[in-house]
Amino acid sequence: MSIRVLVVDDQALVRGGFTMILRTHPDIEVVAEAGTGLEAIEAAQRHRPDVILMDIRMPELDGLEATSRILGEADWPVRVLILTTFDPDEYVYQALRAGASGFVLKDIPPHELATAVRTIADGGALIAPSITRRLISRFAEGPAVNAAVAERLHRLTDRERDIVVAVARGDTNTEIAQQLYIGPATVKSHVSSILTKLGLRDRTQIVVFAYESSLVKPGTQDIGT
Amino acid sequence: MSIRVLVVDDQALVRGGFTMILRTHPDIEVVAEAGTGLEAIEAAQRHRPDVILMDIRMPELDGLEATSRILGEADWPVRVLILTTFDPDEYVYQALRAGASGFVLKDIPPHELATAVRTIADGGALIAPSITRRLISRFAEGPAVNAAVAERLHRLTDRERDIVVAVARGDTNTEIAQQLYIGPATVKSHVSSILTKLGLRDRTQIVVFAYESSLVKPGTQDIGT
DNA sequence: GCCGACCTCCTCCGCTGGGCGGAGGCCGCG
DNA sequence: CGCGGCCTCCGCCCAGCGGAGGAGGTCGGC
Repeated sequence: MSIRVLVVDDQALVRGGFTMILRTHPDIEVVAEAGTGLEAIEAAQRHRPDVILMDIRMPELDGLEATSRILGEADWPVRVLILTTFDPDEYVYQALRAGASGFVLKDIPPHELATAVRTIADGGALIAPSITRRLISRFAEGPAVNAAVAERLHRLTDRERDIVVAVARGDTNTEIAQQLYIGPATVKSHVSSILTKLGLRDRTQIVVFAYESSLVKPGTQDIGT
Repeated sequence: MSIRVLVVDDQALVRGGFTMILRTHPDIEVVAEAGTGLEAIEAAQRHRPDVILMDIRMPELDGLEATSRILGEADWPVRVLILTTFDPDEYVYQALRAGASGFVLKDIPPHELATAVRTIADGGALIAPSITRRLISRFAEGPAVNAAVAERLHRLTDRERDIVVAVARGDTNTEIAQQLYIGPATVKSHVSSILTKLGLRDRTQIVVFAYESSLVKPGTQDIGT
């Protein structure tokens, strides 16, 4: 089944260009175009596309607002790929916060546009390399992981780190044992050596340590059903 | 011309699986496999692949070190896609700093693996959605608080939230009691009602909940001496 | 005044968790 | 080949945790 795409851009020429490019790929079908944010919302509801190519700068309603509204109301799986001319953007963060799955510049080669659409449709997240680099550097300079904490982290063996991650999910020893296909007694002995190596007292402190050392980060866990 | 791929993983079964998957795509050619970091370096030099699928955890030399050595010495255009089981993102930064073009989890559907390889070969950067989400939540200073989680949070009373914070420091009931100038029995009853209200099982899950709901944020705790 | 929400504290009891002290197997290193 | 590190398990012991089921206190609202 082909990938159904909605192209949104206020400049008809650009819009048409993207559509032309995508039409050369038989697995991609442009089902509609829109020239404003409001039109985009309406077209999305009507055509229920798999992927939306969304410009940011538009009259009436910009791409960011349109994105969050569409994603907020959609009752079908739709993904948004933001296309923008420049990249000097606080826009990036807003766009990703709005729920966009990708963010690429309009100067990408035509064939990569198709690749990008496929990646997004496949459930991937795609960010232009230049932007990715910036995200990474911004992220890296982040709260400078407590060096002393990180140091103690690599005194653990690989297996022990597995256990730490599992403990930091709130699992019991027997649950961890089943997940790792080992006996409960083994889990207990791993936990014990973790506690002594890290100078901790019990498993709740292991959880704290896992988060504080960035071994585990918020936003990755399901807690309580 | 087909995309030439080197598959690196210390588990022969996993390695073979990836190779099998990729072989079903005519535009992708697996030119070699390696089971350790050292083998990977040698195989890369010999076969000069376009893309390297690299596991992190390996004997002899891990995927991160192998990646940076290969990229440091390569005199041809090669890109590295990191494949890992868990996503303890210590690794993410190191990997991206080492020059990897992508970072995905091994649980991606088979067809996405091929898409990922094509994306990387095309010069794109690819990061697993789960990790991208985390990157994003770092910039959106309100770490995309899971609405359902936050909702359950304010079903707690003020005092109960105090207890949650204290539990999330890794303190025992008696320690919490002393800090709050109440009896240990009182702490226990608070903890009990917290558990039932939040649908959790034990205090380690409370710690997880505290971090996931942003009631407690990393970088604010002293852990271990 | 009564009711409900909240905080405080209590007992009894089963279970998990963690310390201690082992043991065997594998593997890499000197 | 022996040594040490790692992973895998075992049994014993008991402190802390958590469930069940209370009780008394204050305070605000109906």
